[in-house]
Amino acid sequence: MNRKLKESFFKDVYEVVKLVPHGRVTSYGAIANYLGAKSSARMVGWAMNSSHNIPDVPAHRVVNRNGMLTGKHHFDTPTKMEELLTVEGVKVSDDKIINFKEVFWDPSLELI
DNA sequence: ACACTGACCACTG
DNA sequence: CCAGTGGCCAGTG
Repeated sequence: MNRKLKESFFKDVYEVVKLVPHGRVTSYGAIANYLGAKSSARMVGWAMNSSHNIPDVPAHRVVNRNGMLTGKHHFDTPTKMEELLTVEGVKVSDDKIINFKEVFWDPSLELI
């Protein structure tokens, strides 16, 4: 993959994540689906893994399709993701979101 | 160049 | 319903 294409893909992922409303969450697959065939859920996860330096990217609002906080270990502290979600009104228990379907935000449906 | 891994997902039996 | 499997694409040893 060319560096420019890679940067473009990263940028797209970050843009979508930034658009996730406060108190709502989305999934890797939803982002991949929204960005199109050139992306895949794994690539979205990989992009998020490289989002350490990127400011204003609420990575805690991105979970897997079951609402599980699979990425929590990649935060500063393992509890950070859970705390951030809880503060925003998202119910988290045992590393998964309770009211997932209520707070789920699909970019391909919510964006034009 | 090869094999394995990964913040994933959908299909199959 | 659960486990296994394949696809996805890039990074790493």
